[in-house]
Amino acid sequence: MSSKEKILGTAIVLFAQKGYSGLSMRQLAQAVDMSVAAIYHHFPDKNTLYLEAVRFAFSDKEQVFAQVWESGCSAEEKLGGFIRSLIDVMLQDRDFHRLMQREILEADPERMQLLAQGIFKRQFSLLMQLATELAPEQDAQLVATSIIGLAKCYVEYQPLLKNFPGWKPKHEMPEVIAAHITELLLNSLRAKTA
Amino acid sequence: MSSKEKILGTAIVLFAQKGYSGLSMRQLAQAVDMSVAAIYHHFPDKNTLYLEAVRFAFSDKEQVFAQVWESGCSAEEKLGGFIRSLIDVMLQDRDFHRLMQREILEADPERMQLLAQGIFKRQFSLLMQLATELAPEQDAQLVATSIIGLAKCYVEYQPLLKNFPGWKPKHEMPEVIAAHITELLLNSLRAKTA
DNA sequence: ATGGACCTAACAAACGTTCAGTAGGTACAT
DNA sequence: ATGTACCTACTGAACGTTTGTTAGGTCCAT
Repeated sequence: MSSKEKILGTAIVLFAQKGYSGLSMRQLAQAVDMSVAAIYHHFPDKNTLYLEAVRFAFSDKEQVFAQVWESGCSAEEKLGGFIRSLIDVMLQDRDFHRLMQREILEADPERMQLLAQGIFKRQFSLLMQLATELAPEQDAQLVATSIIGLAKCYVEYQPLLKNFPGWKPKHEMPEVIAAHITELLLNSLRAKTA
Repeated sequence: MSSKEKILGTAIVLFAQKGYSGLSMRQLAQAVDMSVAAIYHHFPDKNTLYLEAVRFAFSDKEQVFAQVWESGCSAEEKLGGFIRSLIDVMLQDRDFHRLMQREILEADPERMQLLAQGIFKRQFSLLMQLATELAPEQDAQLVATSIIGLAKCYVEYQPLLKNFPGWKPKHEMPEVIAAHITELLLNSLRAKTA
Protein backbone atom coordinates (compact mmCIF):
# COMPACT_ATOMS: atom_id res chain seq x y z
CA MET A 1 0.00 0.00 0.00
CA SER A 2 1.43 3.33 -1.04
CA SER A 3 1.67 6.28 1.29
CA LYS A 4 -1.00 8.10 -0.62
CA GLU A 5 -3.44 5.22 -0.27
CA LYS A 6 -2.61 4.95 3.42
CA ILE A 7 -3.40 8.63 3.88
CA LEU A 8 -6.66 8.34 1.95
CA GLY A 9 -7.79 5.23 3.81
CA THR A 10 -7.13 6.81 7.17
CA ALA A 11 -8.69 10.09 6.09
CA ILE A 12 -11.93 8.29 5.19
CA VAL A 13 -12.24 6.84 8.68
CA LEU A 14 -11.36 10.09 10.44
CA PHE A 15 -13.40 12.42 8.24
CA ALA A 16 -16.37 10.09 8.70
CA GLN A 17 -15.90 10.23 12.47
CA LYS A 18 -15.12 13.90 12.97
CA GLY A 19 -16.26 15.71 9.87
CA TYR A 20 -14.28 18.04 7.65
CA SER A 21 -13.48 20.81 10.11
CA GLY A 22 -13.34 18.35 13.02
CA LEU A 23 -10.23 16.65 11.67
CA SER A 24 -6.98 18.62 11.58
CA MET A 25 -4.05 17.91 9.31
CA ARG A 26 -1.89 17.32 12.38
CA GLN A 27 -4.26 14.67 13.72
CA LEU A 28 -4.28 12.95 10.35
CA ALA A 29 -0.48 13.15 10.11
CA GLN A 30 -0.16 11.54 13.52
CA ALA A 31 -2.61 8.80 12.56
CA VAL A 32 -0.61 7.84 9.47
CA ASP A 33 2.69 8.36 11.31
CA MET A 34 4.05 11.00 8.98
CA SER A 35 4.80 14.69 9.11
CA VAL A 36 2.19 17.22 8.10
CA ALA A 37 4.34 18.35 5.22
CA ALA A 38 4.43 14.80 3.87
CA ILE A 39 0.69 14.95 3.40
CA TYR A 40 1.04 18.28 1.63
CA HIS A 41 3.52 16.57 -0.65
CA HIS A 42 0.74 14.28 -1.90
CA PHE A 43 -2.20 16.67 -1.74
CA PRO A 44 -2.23 20.39 -2.49
CA ASP A 45 -4.59 21.29 0.37
CA LYS A 46 -7.08 19.93 2.88
CA ASN A 47 -10.09 20.42 0.67
CA THR A 48 -8.61 18.46 -2.22
CA LEU A 49 -7.60 15.70 0.17
CA TYR A 50 -11.17 15.50 1.46
CA LEU A 51 -12.61 15.33 -2.04
CA GLU A 52 -10.17 12.60 -3.06
CA ALA A 53 -10.97 10.67 0.10
CA VAL A 54 -14.68 10.78 -0.71
CA ARG A 55 -14.02 9.60 -4.23
CA PHE A 56 -11.68 6.88 -2.95
CA ALA A 57 -14.31 5.62 -0.52
CA PHE A 58 -16.83 5.26 -3.30
CA SER A 59 -14.48 3.71 -5.83
CA ASP A 60 -14.87 0.07 -4.86
CA LYS A 61 -18.60 -0.03 -4.20
CA GLU A 62 -19.61 0.01 -7.84
CA GLN A 63 -18.94 -3.67 -8.45
CA VAL A 64 -20.86 -4.90 -5.42
CA PHE A 65 -24.10 -4.31 -7.27
CA ALA A 66 -22.88 -5.51 -10.64
CA GLN A 67 -23.71 -9.13 -9.90
CA VAL A 68 -27.25 -8.18 -8.94
CA TRP A 69 -27.88 -6.49 -12.26
CA GLU A 70 -26.10 -9.17 -14.25
CA SER A 71 -27.91 -12.04 -12.57
CA GLY A 72 -30.57 -13.78 -14.62
CA CYS A 73 -33.16 -13.30 -11.87
CA SER A 74 -36.65 -11.90 -12.30
CA ALA A 75 -37.26 -8.21 -11.68
CA GLU A 76 -38.76 -8.96 -8.27
CA GLU A 77 -35.75 -11.03 -7.25
CA LYS A 78 -33.41 -8.31 -8.50
CA LEU A 79 -35.16 -5.79 -6.27
CA GLY A 80 -34.66 -8.06 -3.27
CA GLY A 81 -31.01 -8.58 -4.17
CA PHE A 82 -30.35 -4.89 -4.63
CA ILE A 83 -31.92 -3.95 -1.31
CA ARG A 84 -30.01 -6.65 0.50
CA SER A 85 -26.70 -5.58 -1.07
CA LEU A 86 -27.38 -1.93 -0.25
CA ILE A 87 -28.05 -2.67 3.41
CA ASP A 88 -25.06 -4.99 3.64
CA VAL A 89 -22.69 -2.40 2.19
CA MET A 90 -23.94 0.31 4.53
CA LEU A 91 -23.91 -1.86 7.64
CA GLN A 92 -20.51 -3.36 6.93
CA ASP A 93 -18.72 -0.20 5.87
CA ARG A 94 -20.11 2.33 8.29
CA ASP A 95 -17.39 4.85 7.49
CA PHE A 96 -18.56 4.85 3.90
CA HIS A 97 -22.14 5.37 5.04
CA ARG A 98 -21.28 8.20 7.41
CA LEU A 99 -19.10 9.92 4.85
CA MET A 100 -21.96 9.76 2.38
CA GLN A 101 -24.36 11.12 4.98
CA ARG A 102 -22.02 14.02 5.67
CA GLU A 103 -21.72 14.83 1.99
CA ILE A 104 -25.49 14.91 1.59
CA LEU A 105 -25.84 16.97 4.76
CA GLU A 106 -23.36 19.53 3.50
CA ALA A 107 -25.39 19.71 0.28
CA ASP A 108 -22.85 21.80 -1.56
CA PRO A 109 -24.39 22.12 -5.04
CA GLU A 110 -21.14 21.55 -6.90
CA ARG A 111 -20.24 18.48 -4.87
CA MET A 112 -23.79 17.16 -5.19
CA GLN A 113 -23.40 17.23 -8.93
CA LEU A 114 -20.06 15.47 -8.74
CA LEU A 115 -21.56 12.85 -6.45
CA ALA A 116 -24.61 12.32 -8.59
CA GLN A 117 -22.98 12.33 -12.01
CA GLY A 118 -19.64 10.80 -11.19
CA ILE A 119 -20.55 8.16 -8.69
CA PHE A 120 -24.22 7.27 -8.26
CA LYS A 121 -25.72 7.96 -11.64
CA ARG A 122 -25.19 4.50 -13.11
CA GLN A 123 -26.64 2.66 -10.13
CA PHE A 124 -29.57 5.03 -9.89
CA SER A 125 -30.36 4.66 -13.59
CA LEU A 126 -30.35 0.88 -13.33
CA LEU A 127 -32.62 1.11 -10.31
CA MET A 128 -35.02 3.40 -12.15
CA GLN A 129 -35.03 0.93 -15.02
CA LEU A 130 -35.96 -1.82 -12.59
CA ALA A 131 -38.68 0.38 -11.10
CA THR A 132 -40.16 0.93 -14.55
CA GLU A 133 -40.14 -2.79 -15.14
CA LEU A 134 -41.96 -3.45 -11.86
CA ALA A 135 -44.45 -0.61 -12.04
CA PRO A 136 -44.52 1.00 -15.50
CA GLU A 137 -47.25 3.50 -14.70
CA GLN A 138 -45.47 5.03 -11.68
CA ASP A 139 -42.85 7.79 -11.57
CA ALA A 140 -39.54 5.93 -11.76
CA GLN A 141 -37.48 8.51 -9.87
CA LEU A 142 -39.94 8.64 -7.00
CA VAL A 143 -39.96 4.86 -6.72
CA ALA A 144 -36.17 4.58 -6.93
CA THR A 145 -35.77 7.25 -4.27
CA SER A 146 -38.19 5.43 -2.02
CA ILE A 147 -36.21 2.22 -2.36
CA ILE A 148 -32.93 3.85 -1.40
CA GLY A 149 -34.53 5.96 1.31
CA LEU A 150 -36.14 2.93 2.88
CA ALA A 151 -32.91 0.97 2.95
CA LYS A 152 -30.83 3.85 4.21
CA CYS A 153 -33.09 4.95 7.03
CA TYR A 154 -32.81 1.65 8.88
CA VAL A 155 -29.05 1.92 8.98
CA GLU A 156 -29.20 5.58 9.84
CA TYR A 157 -31.74 5.33 12.65
CA GLN A 158 -30.31 2.23 14.25
CA PRO A 159 -28.76 4.04 17.24
CA LEU A 160 -32.02 5.90 17.76
CA LEU A 161 -34.45 3.00 17.33
CA LYS A 162 -32.90 1.07 20.21
CA ASN A 163 -34.39 3.65 22.53
CA PHE A 164 -37.95 3.41 21.23
CA PRO A 165 -40.67 1.07 22.48
CA GLY A 166 -41.18 -2.01 20.35
CA TRP A 167 -37.51 -2.48 19.57
CA LYS A 168 -36.31 -6.06 19.05
CA PRO A 169 -32.79 -7.39 18.44
CA LYS A 170 -33.87 -8.78 15.07
CA HIS A 171 -34.44 -5.20 13.88
CA GLU A 172 -30.67 -4.94 13.47
CA MET A 173 -30.37 -8.02 11.27
CA PRO A 174 -29.83 -7.12 7.63
CA GLU A 175 -31.96 -10.01 6.35
CA VAL A 176 -34.93 -8.95 8.49
CA ILE A 177 -34.70 -5.33 7.39
CA ALA A 178 -34.23 -6.28 3.75
CA ALA A 179 -37.15 -8.68 3.85
CA HIS A 180 -39.45 -6.07 5.37
CA ILE A 181 -38.54 -3.39 2.86
CA THR A 182 -38.72 -5.74 -0.12
CA GLU A 183 -42.11 -7.01 0.93
CA LEU A 184 -43.40 -3.50 1.54
CA LEU A 185 -42.33 -2.40 -1.91
CA LEU A 186 -43.43 -5.47 -3.81
CA ASN A 187 -46.81 -5.42 -2.10
CA SER A 188 -47.32 -1.86 -3.20
CA LEU A 189 -45.93 -2.14 -6.71
CA ARG A 190 -47.88 -5.30 -7.40
CA ALA A 191 -51.10 -3.75 -6.11
CA LYS A 192 -50.68 -0.91 -8.56
CA THR A 193 -49.99 -3.00 -11.64
CA ALA A 194 -52.71 -5.55 -10.89
CA MET B 1 -36.85 38.32 22.62
CA SER B 2 -34.12 38.04 25.22
CA SER B 3 -30.45 38.00 24.33
CA LYS B 4 -30.22 34.37 25.34
CA GLU B 5 -33.04 33.39 22.97
CA LYS B 6 -31.49 35.45 20.21
CA ILE B 7 -28.20 33.61 20.68
CA LEU B 8 -29.94 30.23 20.71
CA GLY B 9 -32.02 30.98 17.63
CA THR B 10 -29.00 32.12 15.66
CA ALA B 11 -26.92 29.21 16.92
CA ILE B 12 -29.50 26.75 15.59
CA VAL B 13 -29.24 28.19 12.10
CA LEU B 14 -25.46 28.35 12.09
CA PHE B 15 -24.80 25.00 13.76
CA ALA B 16 -27.18 23.42 11.26
CA GLN B 17 -25.26 25.05 8.41
CA LYS B 18 -21.69 24.55 9.54
CA GLY B 19 -21.70 21.87 12.20
CA TYR B 20 -20.29 22.02 15.71
CA SER B 21 -16.63 22.57 14.91
CA GLY B 22 -17.43 24.53 11.77
CA LEU B 23 -18.95 27.40 13.73
CA SER B 24 -16.67 29.53 15.89
CA MET B 25 -17.76 31.58 18.85
CA ARG B 26 -16.56 34.71 17.07
CA GLN B 27 -18.73 34.01 14.03
CA LEU B 28 -21.71 33.46 16.26
CA ALA B 29 -20.95 36.63 18.21
CA GLN B 30 -20.81 38.62 15.01
CA ALA B 31 -24.09 37.12 13.81
CA VAL B 32 -25.93 38.16 16.98
CA ASP B 33 -24.06 41.49 17.04
CA MET B 34 -22.50 40.98 20.46
CA SER B 35 -19.06 40.38 21.83
CA VAL B 36 -17.77 36.88 22.40
CA ALA B 37 -17.65 37.48 26.12
CA ALA B 38 -21.35 38.33 26.10
CA ILE B 39 -22.11 34.80 24.90
CA TYR B 40 -19.92 33.40 27.64
CA HIS B 41 -21.93 35.44 30.06
CA HIS B 42 -25.02 33.38 29.15
CA PHE B 43 -23.43 29.99 28.48
CA PRO B 44 -20.51 28.38 30.31
CA ASP B 45 -18.90 26.95 27.17
CA LYS B 46 -19.43 26.06 23.52
CA ASN B 47 -20.56 22.51 24.16
CA THR B 48 -23.30 23.52 26.58
CA LEU B 49 -24.46 26.16 24.15
CA TYR B 50 -24.73 23.55 21.40
CA LEU B 51 -26.73 21.18 23.58
CA GLU B 52 -29.11 23.93 24.62
CA ALA B 53 -29.54 24.98 21.01
CA VAL B 54 -30.50 21.46 19.99
CA ARG B 55 -33.02 21.24 22.78
CA PHE B 56 -34.38 24.67 21.90
CA ALA B 57 -34.85 23.72 18.24
CA PHE B 58 -36.94 20.71 19.13
CA SER B 59 -39.08 22.41 21.74
CA ASP B 60 -41.87 23.76 19.51
CA LYS B 61 -42.39 20.89 17.06
CA GLU B 62 -44.49 18.69 19.32
CA GLN B 63 -47.78 20.47 18.78
CA VAL B 64 -47.65 20.48 14.97
CA PHE B 65 -48.77 16.88 14.89
CA ALA B 66 -51.32 17.14 17.68
CA GLN B 67 -54.14 18.13 15.33
CA VAL B 68 -53.48 15.12 13.12
CA TRP B 69 -53.87 12.71 16.01
CA GLU B 70 -56.84 14.54 17.47
CA SER B 71 -58.72 14.76 14.19
CA GLY B 72 -61.69 12.46 13.75
CA CYS B 73 -60.34 11.09 10.48
CA SER B 74 -60.01 7.45 9.54
CA ALA B 75 -56.70 5.68 10.10
CA GLU B 76 -55.85 5.98 6.41
CA GLU B 77 -56.52 9.71 6.40
CA LYS B 78 -54.49 10.14 9.57
CA LEU B 79 -51.53 8.49 7.87
CA GLY B 80 -51.81 10.89 4.96
CA GLY B 81 -52.06 13.84 7.34
CA PHE B 82 -49.08 12.77 9.39
CA ILE B 83 -46.87 12.28 6.35
CA ARG B 84 -47.88 15.65 4.94
CA SER B 85 -47.19 17.41 8.26
CA LEU B 86 -43.83 15.69 8.60
CA ILE B 87 -42.71 16.75 5.14
CA ASP B 88 -44.01 20.28 5.66
CA VAL B 89 -42.14 20.70 8.93
CA MET B 90 -38.90 19.43 7.44
CA LEU B 91 -39.16 21.45 4.26
CA GLN B 92 -40.18 24.64 6.01
CA ASP B 93 -37.72 24.47 8.87
CA ARG B 94 -34.65 23.13 7.14
CA ASP B 95 -32.41 24.18 10.01
CA PHE B 96 -34.38 21.91 12.29
CA HIS B 97 -34.04 19.08 9.81
CA ARG B 98 -30.30 19.54 9.33
CA LEU B 99 -29.66 19.85 13.03
CA MET B 100 -31.57 16.61 13.55
CA GLN B 101 -29.58 14.96 10.78
CA ARG B 102 -26.34 16.07 12.41
CA GLU B 103 -27.39 14.72 15.76
CA ILE B 104 -28.24 11.32 14.26
CA LEU B 105 -24.97 11.34 12.33
CA GLU B 106 -22.99 11.99 15.47
CA ALA B 107 -24.85 9.07 17.06
CA ASP B 108 -23.61 9.74 20.56
CA PRO B 109 -25.40 7.04 22.62
CA GLU B 110 -26.24 9.37 25.49
CA ARG B 111 -27.66 12.06 23.22
CA MET B 112 -29.56 9.45 21.20
CA GLN B 113 -31.34 8.39 24.35
CA LEU B 114 -32.16 11.98 25.23
CA LEU B 115 -33.47 12.55 21.72
CA ALA B 116 -35.55 9.39 21.68
CA GLN B 117 -36.99 9.51 25.17
CA GLY B 118 -37.27 13.25 25.68
CA ILE B 119 -38.39 14.43 22.28
CA PHE B 120 -39.57 11.82 19.77
CA LYS B 121 -40.98 9.04 21.90
CA ARG B 122 -44.56 10.30 22.03
CA GLN B 123 -44.86 10.90 18.30
CA PHE B 124 -43.26 7.58 17.50
CA SER B 125 -45.60 5.71 19.84
CA LEU B 126 -48.66 7.30 18.26
CA LEU B 127 -47.32 6.41 14.84
CA MET B 128 -46.76 2.79 15.88
CA GLN B 129 -50.30 2.72 17.20
CA LEU B 130 -51.55 3.91 13.83
CA ALA B 131 -49.43 1.29 12.07
CA THR B 132 -50.97 -1.44 14.20
CA GLU B 133 -54.40 -0.16 13.30
CA LEU B 134 -53.60 -0.23 9.59
CA ALA B 135 -51.72 -3.53 9.50
CA PRO B 136 -52.17 -5.50 12.72
CA GLU B 137 -50.11 -8.49 11.63
CA GLN B 138 -46.99 -6.48 10.78
CA ASP B 139 -44.15 -5.32 13.02
CA ALA B 140 -45.22 -1.87 14.19
CA GLN B 141 -41.73 -0.46 14.73
CA LEU B 142 -40.58 -1.53 11.29
CA VAL B 143 -43.63 0.05 9.67
CA ALA B 144 -43.30 3.27 11.67
CA THR B 145 -39.62 3.52 10.79
CA SER B 146 -40.43 3.02 7.11
CA ILE B 147 -42.97 5.84 7.24
CA ILE B 148 -40.52 8.30 8.76
CA GLY B 149 -37.64 7.11 6.60
CA LEU B 150 -39.68 7.54 3.45
CA ALA B 151 -40.73 11.05 4.33
CA LYS B 152 -37.30 12.12 5.46
CA CYS B 153 -35.33 10.81 2.51
CA TYR B 154 -37.12 13.02 0.01
CA VAL B 155 -36.19 16.12 1.96
CA GLU B 156 -32.69 14.84 2.52
CA TYR B 157 -31.92 13.83 -1.05
CA GLN B 158 -33.49 16.85 -2.71
CA PRO B 159 -30.17 18.55 -3.59
CA LEU B 160 -28.91 15.25 -4.99
CA LEU B 161 -32.01 14.22 -6.94
CA LYS B 162 -31.90 17.34 -9.09
CA ASN B 163 -28.80 15.90 -10.75
CA PHE B 164 -30.27 12.53 -11.63
CA PRO B 165 -32.08 11.65 -14.84
CA GLY B 166 -35.85 11.66 -14.57
CA TRP B 167 -36.01 14.65 -12.24
CA LYS B 168 -39.06 16.89 -12.52
CA PRO B 169 -39.88 20.15 -10.74
CA LYS B 170 -42.95 18.57 -9.17
CA HIS B 171 -40.64 16.23 -7.21
CA GLU B 172 -39.98 19.13 -4.89
CA MET B 173 -43.63 19.81 -4.13
CA PRO B 174 -44.63 18.57 -0.69
CA GLU B 175 -48.08 17.46 -1.85
CA VAL B 176 -46.62 15.33 -4.64
CA ILE B 177 -44.09 13.68 -2.35
CA ALA B 178 -46.66 13.12 0.38
CA ALA B 179 -49.15 11.65 -2.08
CA HIS B 180 -46.59 9.23 -3.49
CA ILE B 181 -45.45 8.02 -0.08
CA THR B 182 -48.97 7.72 1.28
CA GLU B 183 -50.10 5.74 -1.72
CA LEU B 184 -47.06 3.50 -1.59
CA LEU B 185 -47.70 2.70 2.05
CA LEU B 186 -51.45 2.30 1.83
CA ASN B 187 -51.13 0.04 -1.20
CA SER B 188 -48.79 -2.18 0.68
CA LEU B 189 -50.57 -2.20 4.01
CA ARG B 190 -53.94 -2.84 2.39
CA ALA B 191 -52.53 -5.67 0.29
CA LYS B 192 -51.34 -7.35 3.47
CA THR B 193 -54.55 -7.05 5.44
CA ALA B 194 -56.75 -8.05 2.51
C1' DA C 1 -23.84 49.95 46.29
C1' DT C 2 -25.02 45.86 44.20
C1' DG C 3 -25.43 42.87 40.49
C1' DG C 4 -26.60 41.50 35.89
C1' DA C 5 -25.37 42.52 31.05
C1' DC C 6 -21.94 43.67 28.36
C1' DC C 7 -17.32 45.44 26.61
C1' DT C 8 -12.08 45.41 25.17
C1' DA C 9 -8.04 43.00 25.24
C1' DA C 10 -5.49 39.44 25.90
C1' DC C 11 -4.04 34.41 26.65
C1' DA C 12 -2.15 29.88 25.10
C1' DA C 13 -3.15 26.50 22.00
C1' DA C 14 -4.30 24.75 17.64
C1' DC C 15 -5.16 25.74 12.96
C1' DG C 16 -3.89 25.39 7.56
C1' DT C 17 -0.10 26.16 4.98
C1' DT C 18 4.73 26.98 3.36
C1' DC C 19 9.61 26.79 3.04
C1' DA C 20 14.32 25.30 3.00
C1' DG C 21 16.62 21.26 3.29
C1' DT C 22 17.87 16.14 3.06
C1' DA C 23 18.08 11.12 2.09
C1' DG C 24 17.87 7.94 -1.53
C1' DG C 25 17.21 6.65 -6.08
C1' DT C 26 17.73 7.00 -11.35
C1' DA C 27 19.74 8.78 -15.63
C1' DC C 28 23.37 10.40 -18.27
C1' DA C 29 27.53 12.52 -19.93
C1' DT C 30 32.30 12.08 -19.16
C1' DA D 1 33.58 4.81 -12.19
C1' DT D 2 32.33 9.03 -11.28
C1' DG D 3 30.57 13.49 -10.96
C1' DT D 4 26.36 16.08 -12.09
C1' DA D 5 21.70 16.70 -12.59
C1' DC D 6 17.28 15.74 -11.37
C1' DC D 7 13.63 13.16 -9.23
C1' DT D 8 10.28 11.64 -5.45
C1' DA D 9 9.35 11.20 -0.62
C1' DC D 10 9.90 13.20 3.28
C1' DT D 11 11.37 16.22 7.66
C1' DG D 12 11.60 20.17 11.16
C1' DA D 13 10.61 24.60 11.91
C1' DA D 14 8.26 28.34 11.12
C1' DC D 15 4.54 31.59 9.01
C1' DG D 16 0.31 34.27 10.15
C1' DT D 17 -4.42 33.37 11.53
C1' DT D 18 -8.06 31.59 14.17
C1' DT D 19 -9.53 28.92 17.91
C1' DG D 20 -11.96 28.53 22.87
C1' DT D 21 -11.70 30.83 26.89
C1' DT D 22 -10.91 34.40 30.55
C1' DA D 23 -9.53 38.49 33.34
C1' DG D 24 -10.73 43.15 34.37
C1' DG D 25 -13.41 46.95 33.64
C1' DT D 26 -17.75 49.81 32.28
C1' DC D 27 -22.52 50.74 32.08
C1' DC D 28 -27.00 50.96 33.92
C1' DA D 29 -31.13 49.60 36.39
C1' DT D 30 -32.56 48.57 40.86
